[in-house]
Amino acid sequence: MGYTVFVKKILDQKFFNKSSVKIAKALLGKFLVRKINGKEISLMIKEVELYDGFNDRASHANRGRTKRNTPMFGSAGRWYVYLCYGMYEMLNVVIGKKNYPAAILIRGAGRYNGPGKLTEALKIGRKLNNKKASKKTGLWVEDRGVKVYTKNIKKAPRVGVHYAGPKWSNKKLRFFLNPSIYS
DNA sequence: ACGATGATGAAC
DNA sequence: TTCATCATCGTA
Repeated sequence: MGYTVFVKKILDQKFFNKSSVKIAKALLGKFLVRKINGKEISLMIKEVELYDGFNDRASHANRGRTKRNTPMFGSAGRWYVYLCYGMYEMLNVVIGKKNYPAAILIRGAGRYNGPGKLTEALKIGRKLNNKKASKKTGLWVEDRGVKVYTKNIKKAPRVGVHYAGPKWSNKKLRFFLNPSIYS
């Protein structure tokens, strides 16, 4: 009798190269892995938000390319890290084709339930901005074979984007795992 | 409900 | 150079 062992798979550009709700949902159940001082911390991703394209009025890229949002225009699978409210580092992974600005904000992973708390715990800052998601940079995403069923994915409007107007702030582009499945 | 806190982008 | 704005969080 045998058993199968799921080989951990590091997600790269191939995985992130599409810009769609599909990718945002697919990130749920994947693992964010951070290497600090030789130790690896891995947390299951539980909540994300999608910021997609030029027309998304809630996206930093809505007013075109700027110094800050440049990573969003880069190729997929890189990090976009910026400072919010003067004190919180926000972690996003860039998706989609080069020159098409799109990113997914990672809002919750493991026991951390807010984007600011997550980056603080994992010591993620702007030094990682525009770096590739890979072992080399010390921050990457792994597929460990966790199967997430569609019925366990909830959606809701994105947080704090009222300024984008009703059309965009009401869009349900925040996705999270039903908390009851990992109690 | 609100203040802490500083980078950002746009207006002037 | 100034100003309003903000993808938050902890305390109330």
